[in-house]
Amino acid sequence: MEVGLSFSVEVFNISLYREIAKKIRTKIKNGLYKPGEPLPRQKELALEYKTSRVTIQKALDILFNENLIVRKQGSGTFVSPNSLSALDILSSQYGGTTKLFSDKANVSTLVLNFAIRLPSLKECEKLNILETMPVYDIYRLRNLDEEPYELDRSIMPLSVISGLNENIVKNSIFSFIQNKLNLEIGSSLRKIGADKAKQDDIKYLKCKPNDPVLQISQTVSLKDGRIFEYSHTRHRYDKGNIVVFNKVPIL
Amino acid sequence: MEVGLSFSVEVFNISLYREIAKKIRTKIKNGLYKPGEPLPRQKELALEYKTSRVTIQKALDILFNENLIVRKQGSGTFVSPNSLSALDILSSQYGGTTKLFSDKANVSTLVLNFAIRLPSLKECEKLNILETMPVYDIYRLRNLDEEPYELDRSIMPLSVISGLNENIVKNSIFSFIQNKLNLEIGSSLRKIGADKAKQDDIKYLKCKPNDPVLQISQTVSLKDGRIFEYSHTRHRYDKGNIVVFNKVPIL
DNA sequence: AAGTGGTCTAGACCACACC
DNA sequence: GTGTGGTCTAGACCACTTA
Repeated sequence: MEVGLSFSVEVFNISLYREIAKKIRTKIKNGLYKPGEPLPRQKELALEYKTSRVTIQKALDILFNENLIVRKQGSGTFVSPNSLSALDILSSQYGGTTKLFSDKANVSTLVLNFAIRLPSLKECEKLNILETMPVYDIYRLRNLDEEPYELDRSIMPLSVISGLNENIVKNSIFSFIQNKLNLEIGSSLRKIGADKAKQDDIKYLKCKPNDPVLQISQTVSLKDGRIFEYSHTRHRYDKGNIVVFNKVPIL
Repeated sequence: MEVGLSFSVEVFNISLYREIAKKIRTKIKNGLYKPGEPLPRQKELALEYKTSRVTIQKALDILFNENLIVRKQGSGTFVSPNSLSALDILSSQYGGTTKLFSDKANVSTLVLNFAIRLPSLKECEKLNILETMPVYDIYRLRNLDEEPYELDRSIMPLSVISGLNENIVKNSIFSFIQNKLNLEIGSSLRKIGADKAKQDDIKYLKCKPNDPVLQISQTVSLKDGRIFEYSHTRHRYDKGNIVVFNKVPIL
């Protein structure tokens, strides 16, 4: 049996089920499949895309994890009633502050510190490295349309990320990692809390004394599991929220 | 070809690949498979569990989504270097405040309001219901070991959740939904921000004026996509953080 | 070149919902 | 009963890493 790509020319590197997921996602986005309505049966989809049912199921897995569809055994597959907010989330996903806002607003960065040093014990633990392995210590103020937005201290091990310089740090570290180092980001673990404004928040974020601050402490990993960033980011309380999407795990 | 369950007696309702995922998860938990080390090859696992490679892959999919393993094409499957924190997260997953703390601490609830009324326009939008469909309006103070912990206002449509009473609300609404109504929770969408303490925060959470407050606004859906809760929860800034785990989406 | 994980198929049976 | 999605198989080829 022939396997799909027989006489297509430029379809390397993207698998069929991802491609199908993409096409169905587009149909949901464009309202061809409407919230609450049933999708075609898996059998029909298999015919439509000239593939097997298992491949259709893998495509649906993706959309299910994106909360775009809902599956009812014995009944059918439906566009999620709240596919609209799911699409919102998806479009606002991943890539750090720069990517998140670069369409809508003007991001600028003031580098407050850029150094290489040895890690503290806590940093070793968080980054899963040894005390002898040097790290970047980067402290930055990010502005959005000339207004202070977030104050970010990032610690990154040179064993994972190397070749940083002030110019890169002034722009987007994430895009450097993804586009220049060709590393793939895998996952992040965040702790989100509130705190009182401290000296630096007042100085740089222009908070008033006693203003609340939203703080995110996170570690970020590559696809291969290596942790490349441990950071603390502090936000003005009146400048946006963190949006988080959560699926109940399969145990 | 026979299909697995031929002469087992009590294995209904739990699929093989979930079962295998569970077993491998346990081995990771118990240190039989150590962080950074390779798992047995898919071929070997298929032999070990007397199943096909595809089923092993479905099991590994689960563990991958839990961030417990890392996959390297051409090389092997490895226990994630930070499988420890991944396990931490997993054990602290889902079920509302009551479940989250009932092991460790004493949760008590003061019901400040419990009423049925018609929804506001915003609530209709968030809950995806009509203006004519009544909702519960529940306002509660949760205490942890006699200390005020969170202040929670939940709006729930009667079209989805019914049969609530003050006694249930005083205990765990989540457990009522899951165990009595037999509904399955699917996903949640949260916005997390910081705010200044307001009157009620001062009155009930014992915040001082100008104390920061951590606020979570969320909608929670069932497996079938129906939204059953729109809520605002306010936390004292010195009583814990929100922990969030994020995987980079497959697009 | 050999071995790993990734993708895909065609066909089967199971669990569940709806009529 | 009929039809839906869920699970599972045995076998094949592809893409990638490692040597």
